[in-house]
Amino acid sequence: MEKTYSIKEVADYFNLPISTIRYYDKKGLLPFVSKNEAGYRVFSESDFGFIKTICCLKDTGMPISDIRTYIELCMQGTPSITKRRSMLQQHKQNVIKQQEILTNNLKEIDVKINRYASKESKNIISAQIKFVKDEKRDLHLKDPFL
Amino acid sequence: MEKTYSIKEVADYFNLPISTIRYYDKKGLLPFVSKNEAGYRVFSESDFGFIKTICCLKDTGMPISDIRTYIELCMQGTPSITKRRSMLQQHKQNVIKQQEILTNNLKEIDVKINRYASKESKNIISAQIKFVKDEKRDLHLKDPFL
DNA sequence: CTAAACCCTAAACTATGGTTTAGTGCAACA
DNA sequence: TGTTGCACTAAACCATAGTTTAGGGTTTAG
Repeated sequence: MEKTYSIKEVADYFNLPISTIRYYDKKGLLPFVSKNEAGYRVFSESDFGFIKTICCLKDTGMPISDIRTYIELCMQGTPSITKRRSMLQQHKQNVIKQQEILTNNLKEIDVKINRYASKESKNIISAQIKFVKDEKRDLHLKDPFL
Repeated sequence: MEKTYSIKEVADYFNLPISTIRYYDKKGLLPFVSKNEAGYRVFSESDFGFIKTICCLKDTGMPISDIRTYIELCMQGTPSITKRRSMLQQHKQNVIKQQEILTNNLKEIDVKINRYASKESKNIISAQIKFVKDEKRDLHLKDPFL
């Protein structure tokens, strides 16, 4: 006989708080989970696969409501394959967009780190401060430094 | 004489709602912005540089409170260079971590898209559903499909 | 001079994604 | 059989990041 799992075992496996799993269930993300006579959630091996997918979508920024929609499509079986594919294709584009944003901004951050780490950092920063101070003075605006 | 800018001009430039700029100001992210006699915010060219930095940090997931800390360090001038550098180095690690998470999960998503897009998709999905159904039945758990 | 377009603040409100609490029931071990 | 640990729900609560509203001043174009 295959094993079943308690909410705590699932929580530990996925490194999620139990409360989060209950929250996901309440939000309709876990329609595949059964309950026993006592009302306890009973997880099977295959539930882990669904939850892994949920984590994957969550960790790439898909909103709970969309994850729910996706899982609902999964429970509808083969007729929803096309819809599922297009949802994931759309989501993939979002993830790629996020990657681009991170990559571009990381360049900016590196520029600053290098500036701060350079031997000339003090001079560079002083010059920038002077520039700002001069500009603000010319415009009769208050000096923001200090 | 250099130009000054209204909150609307800044909002349009950065593609941010005016309300967000006011919110950032209230949260202490814009200590470098002056106000005129009427109480209107007056932005100078150099303010755009600070705001660009704020957007860069925000877009890479730095919390508002940390951005505030970073900006405050900037206003302290050269003595805070080391602290600023270590803040950004720490943040850089966070961004790299985010990138890894996105990259790994994107692979998962691609696997699913390819599965859904394959000629065999219907058979693959049917087999998965059968597997789940069988497992649930063996465990006397309810069938989650339909 | 006035209307339209802007600007301001304070405070209330919203959305998202949870976490915590209170009250209660079930299970397992000694 | 009692205590300890885990489970449950409902509802309250929280943090974050804004947005909206109400009430009121300012600026500018005609």
